[in-house]
Amino acid sequence: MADHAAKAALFDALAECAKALANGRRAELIDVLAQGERSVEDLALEIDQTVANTSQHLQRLLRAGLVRTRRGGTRIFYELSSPLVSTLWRTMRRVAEEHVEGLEQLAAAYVGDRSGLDTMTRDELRERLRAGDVVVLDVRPSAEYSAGHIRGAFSVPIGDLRARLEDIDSGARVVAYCRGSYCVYADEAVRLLNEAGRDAARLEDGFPEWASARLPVARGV
Amino acid sequence: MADHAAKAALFDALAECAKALANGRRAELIDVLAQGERSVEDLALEIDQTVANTSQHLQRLLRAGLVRTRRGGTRIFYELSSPLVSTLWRTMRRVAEEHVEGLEQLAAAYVGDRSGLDTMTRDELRERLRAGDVVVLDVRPSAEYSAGHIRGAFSVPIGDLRARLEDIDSGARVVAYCRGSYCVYADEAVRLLNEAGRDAARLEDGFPEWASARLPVARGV
DNA sequence: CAGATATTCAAGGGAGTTCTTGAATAAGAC
DNA sequence: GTCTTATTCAAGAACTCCCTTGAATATCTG
Repeated sequence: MADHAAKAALFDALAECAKALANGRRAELIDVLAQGERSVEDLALEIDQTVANTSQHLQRLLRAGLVRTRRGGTRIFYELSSPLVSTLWRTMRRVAEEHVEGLEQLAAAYVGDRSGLDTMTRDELRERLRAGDVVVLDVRPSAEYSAGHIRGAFSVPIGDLRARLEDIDSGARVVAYCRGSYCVYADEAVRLLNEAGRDAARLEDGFPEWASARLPVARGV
Repeated sequence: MADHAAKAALFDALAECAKALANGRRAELIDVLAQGERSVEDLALEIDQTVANTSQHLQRLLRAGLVRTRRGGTRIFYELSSPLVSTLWRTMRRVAEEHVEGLEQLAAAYVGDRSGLDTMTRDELRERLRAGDVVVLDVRPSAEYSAGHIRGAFSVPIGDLRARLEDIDSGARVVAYCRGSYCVYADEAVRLLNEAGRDAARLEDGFPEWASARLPVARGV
């Protein structure tokens, strides 16, 4: 290989993509953006960082081409530049789950004990939705529901669930979902519902996986 | 979110995986290892770096769990710890191709002008292999052929091709393949064959894509 | 057991990353 | 046109990453 310089430059560029994801805070940003577009301040709240720092991370993602922006009124909204980025993030998570030492412990420390929670697979939920014998709750923030949700699901942000328990048909089997397996909203929802004596389960993964599997989705309020 | 610390730690761990790939030299290593196991010294030659530096990069990949080692005689062989890692690498390449600014130019600078080269898709090659009306040449180093190759292909490392032109049936349509679209061995092979008046094409991608699509492969000399 | 050799370790300089702070910018609102 | 406010910019301290160099380690070979 005479000119390794050209090869090195090419692979450096390929690695740019990995560099963009090579930070815990940016990984959190991608995870939230996989649910739909969000403003800078909003994202800063999500990842518990200053707005300035969040803005800098977002610009790094922008330079790598993983996200794009649009102005909407007084804010700037960031979103993933294509569904392929969401796929990359899910693939990376799978690899980390399978290969990164100590990940399981960290996940357990964050999500807590799930052993008492009933779960449901995507396929089972699809069947039950078709049969119509299930109430599906989207317990993510309402902005994420508007950006896209499982068709037939109702938006009940986790913070509102307790107050709205009465609105949910007490005889129905309830399935709650959120951002994915590293999100605890659906867990909280199932616990709350169980305490209230309801038959409840969480969807194993989240909305991005549902959408990526090309299952029925809807948009808007 | 009361304790963001646990979430931060979890996402830092997920990002470890990206950090491992977030370097051009390590990307080159993964690209070579996607063809099969190799020794440290061998890999150092491939990526044009010192053995010490290569060893350090490999250990970083090892710590992230993306590769594993085995001792074989006097050397230590590194290999990808699962096919999932190869999938991650291919996904990252696709994202970079689609989203990283200036990548096309860098690719063109490395692989040169491919406009004069005939190409063949995986599907077409599979059909022709089944029909038996094609000669398939694996022009990678012979170690990579041994680690795994397209079933029915002959090993003709690119350096040996000129000397072995006479061995190739002059009436047959020839298809050459190598590591993938960022590898130039098959290009060189097709040019050489064309100069010799042969009907030749390169497989669009490489062996890892063939294997990942679960098409027929074989192992050994 | 001694020698040979593949690999790893350790230390260091230069470059890049991450987060903080405070100021600058620029678009919408009044 | 001025005020408001969401976002970005700029500079700097602490830290990590990357490559080099030379030495240490550990396994095979004879």
